[in-house]
Amino acid sequence: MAKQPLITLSTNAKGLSFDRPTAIQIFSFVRDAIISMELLPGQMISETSLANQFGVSRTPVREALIQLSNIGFVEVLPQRGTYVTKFSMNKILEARFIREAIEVSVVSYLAEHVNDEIILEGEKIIAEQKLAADDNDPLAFQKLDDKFHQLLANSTEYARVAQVIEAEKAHMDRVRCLSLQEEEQFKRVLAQHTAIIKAIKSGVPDKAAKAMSIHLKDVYNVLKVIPQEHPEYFV
Amino acid sequence: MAKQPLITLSTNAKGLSFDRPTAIQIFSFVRDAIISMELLPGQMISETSLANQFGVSRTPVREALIQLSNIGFVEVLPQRGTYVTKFSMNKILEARFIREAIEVSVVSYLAEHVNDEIILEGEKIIAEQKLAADDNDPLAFQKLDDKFHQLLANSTEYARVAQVIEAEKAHMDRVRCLSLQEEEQFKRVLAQHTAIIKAIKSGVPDKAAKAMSIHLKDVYNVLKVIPQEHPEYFV
DNA sequence: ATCATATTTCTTGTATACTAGTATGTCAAT
DNA sequence: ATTGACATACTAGTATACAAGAAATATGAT
Repeated sequence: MAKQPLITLSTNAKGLSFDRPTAIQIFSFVRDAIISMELLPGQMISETSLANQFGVSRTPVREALIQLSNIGFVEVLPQRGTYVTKFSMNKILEARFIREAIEVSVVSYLAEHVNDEIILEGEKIIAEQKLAADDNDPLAFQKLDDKFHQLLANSTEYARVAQVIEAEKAHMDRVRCLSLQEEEQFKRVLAQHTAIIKAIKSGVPDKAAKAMSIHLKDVYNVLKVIPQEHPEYFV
Repeated sequence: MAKQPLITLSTNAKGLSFDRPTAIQIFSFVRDAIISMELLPGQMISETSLANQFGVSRTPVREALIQLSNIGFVEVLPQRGTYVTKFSMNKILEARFIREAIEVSVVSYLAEHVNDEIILEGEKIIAEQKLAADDNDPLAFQKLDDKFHQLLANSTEYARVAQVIEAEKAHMDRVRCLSLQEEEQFKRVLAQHTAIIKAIKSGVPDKAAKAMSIHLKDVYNVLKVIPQEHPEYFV
């Protein structure tokens, strides 16, 4: 390994706009490539090669890779190379723990400060998810799932809450790509989302907390079988 | 302003060791300078000036400042300058919310998985804090407070949990420097820490959660008066 | 004196060159 | 066949040079 062209992104060098910092654009680009498994866990990323592909110097590429290492998407080994991190069950569990802690607090907060707008919006998303499930459209379903959790995360006045949740969720999203979504799973998620909104509406924090906790524990049940199916992507 | 020497750190350029990356050392150095209020909120930080003081090039300094902007300690304004972020009550509230969410989950977890070692260590720290309070030694008391929360944060097998808590706590630590510690406050913190350990020992998660929640809400009570005393450091 | 407009001097962003450490392939000695 | 030395081709870390933009300052007209 580490011989053939290390990176072959499907987008060519011209994907950069001129009005935003190059480093940030490259960060987003590579992050998306990692989440979508275009760059595989364990794969090497060469600063020089990336720089050539984007038609820029190593400097912004390097800054982007440092950022990616901050969020645990790549690992920089000095004088050796930069590699896409493999999945680790421990990291997934960490992310799940933190997500549960914060999201549980958020829905508890929401139950105490009932907000009709958010409840209506949540119910709307659930309705759309029902349609996506009927159409058996996993991608649409996932996007709506993200939207649902983002709605809750953004419902506090604390922007950072949504940021931290998203950062942790990203690690689960990477793995989620490998999990094929079954119809039965759609139904469970739908029921759980419905229960969460209902609990918030009831105004009882503990009920909302419990509903969210159950939901996130169940999400993990889906993920935990993946290492056996794809051991090559795990440490 | 922004005329006289922008930065005058008390340590001279030779404080860098050769075996670790320069960028990381500078990051730690500047972070500590910000937490200790050696660099004041709103103050400008010049990449060039810092580089000269450390006797290095702009590159590692720049990377350090980018990292500091990630954790919200500085703000990089393109083509204008890099500034130490001012305090904002909203950011403190964000940090408190996230801390409470995670630390509550941690002690709940601990109550369910009772660990004698951690309880003993916690009680030991509390005993030392009692001595520090008797000696009226705020610095020692604070360090032990950090140690207490770190003990709990590190008690899960998830390293990231401690990392996230520390990252959020840092914003409260910055402000904490401005709060003069009174004897009466020592006593409250001691009682609260004792209650947390006792609740964990009892094995009832909800009790532990409540104890931690009370503690962190009270910490905020101490911080919330500071903007009035030091409006110049707030946005 | 006041206002509009160059100009100069800051700043960060990016490109390039160089340093030093690491893996690897070659080849000789065992 | 195995081992070890050494040359080579990588890597990331750092230094330096330049570009682009913003702000302060100087300049000149009114």
